[in-house]
Amino acid sequence: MGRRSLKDARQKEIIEVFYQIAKQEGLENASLAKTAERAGMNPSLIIHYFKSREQLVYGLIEFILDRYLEIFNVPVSANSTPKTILLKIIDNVFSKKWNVLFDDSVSYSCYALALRDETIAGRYRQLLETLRKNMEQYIRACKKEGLLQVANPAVTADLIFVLVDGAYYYLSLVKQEKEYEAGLKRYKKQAIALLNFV
Amino acid sequence: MGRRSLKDARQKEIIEVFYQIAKQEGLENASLAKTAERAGMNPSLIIHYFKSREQLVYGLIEFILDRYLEIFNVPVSANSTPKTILLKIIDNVFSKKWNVLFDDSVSYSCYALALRDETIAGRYRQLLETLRKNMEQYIRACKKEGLLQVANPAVTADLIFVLVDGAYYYLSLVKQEKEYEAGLKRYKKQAIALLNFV
DNA sequence: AAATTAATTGAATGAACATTCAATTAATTT
DNA sequence: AAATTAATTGAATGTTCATTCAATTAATTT
Repeated sequence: MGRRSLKDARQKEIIEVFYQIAKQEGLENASLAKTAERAGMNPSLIIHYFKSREQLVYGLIEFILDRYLEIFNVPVSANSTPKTILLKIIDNVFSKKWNVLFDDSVSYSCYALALRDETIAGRYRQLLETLRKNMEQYIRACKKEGLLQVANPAVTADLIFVLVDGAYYYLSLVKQEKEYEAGLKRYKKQAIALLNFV
Repeated sequence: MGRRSLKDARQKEIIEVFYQIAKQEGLENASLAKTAERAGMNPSLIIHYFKSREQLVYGLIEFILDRYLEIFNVPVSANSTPKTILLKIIDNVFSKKWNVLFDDSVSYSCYALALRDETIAGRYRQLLETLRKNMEQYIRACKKEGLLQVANPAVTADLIFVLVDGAYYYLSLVKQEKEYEAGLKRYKKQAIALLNFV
């Protein structure tokens, strides 16, 4: 009994506004005060839903990691094969979806945070491992069907993700659309080469 | 006439203390006050040498980028060939020197800053291009002597650096020494494979 | 309608911060 | 020793911030 809790919806709303501020001014300049003002509420309400700024940042990390996963969500239709799924994942990973879904500066700020906070580091490790395992399985399935020749699916999956992370590190500095797309295309090609399709 | 300027030495000293604080508490928590206290001086002295915190951060970036370059400084002896130099660079790049020279968290915080500050972005671009051009030349020299077979030295150099950046992105989360070294070894091997030595 | 529970506000607190400014101290030159 | 220049200090300012707390408002149930 009593009033219905708005906690989940409110938290989500606050995180999204916090993320907008972080995008515009940098994570280190995203304050509760600014977030509250933009969200049209009192700063103390943010403290009410998250107990501290630190907790809000944890919320932001979850928010970002969830988005991260979206890129790898490939709809599996009736006629999809391990190969088509694998290629689709590569396609997604080396696409401009990243630019739409992520602010590079906030992403690296969060990563920097992970490297000083074991809780956050654990969440990142978990995500990265999930992605690698996922890709590994599709590589393994392809290998079983003789579609590609790789010595070690786990190693190959890892290498591809290293390529992805390195690619975006470099590309985040590239402003020119043409150069950006050319790079993306090259790295993607290299990733597919690593798969060694027959 | 008048007193000799200590500017250069003092600035360097301040930057180094600032870096130490950033390492321990994160760049976003590295304040002039803390830096001054640790350095045994008044905060206003820091403002005297750098006009603002922003300028001090610029100084830190230069400090870090200079260190970055050190890794690529390979002593060229009398009997060094393009191949030995190239392999030595690869050796350095995939070595644990990084761990000694760099704090990962501070590095990514600085990179995040670059993505919101065109001045800093320019410095990073300049560095990354220098490194790539440098490696490209050695690849080109090797190619001329028929030591390796690559279609496009510039593209290969770029790919190797993408591998490097991706490698450290991933490895910065790895705490276990064994796993770290194994990864480093694998990525290095892949980089050498890209060079396609005959 | 009374009771309950959560949402929300608003004021207040104290800490940390970057920066300014005037004053003082210390080298160095003429 | 007088003049000059830079180093250094110390106090002060005003801002922003996260967080606390008590009070009020709004749903929801019995």
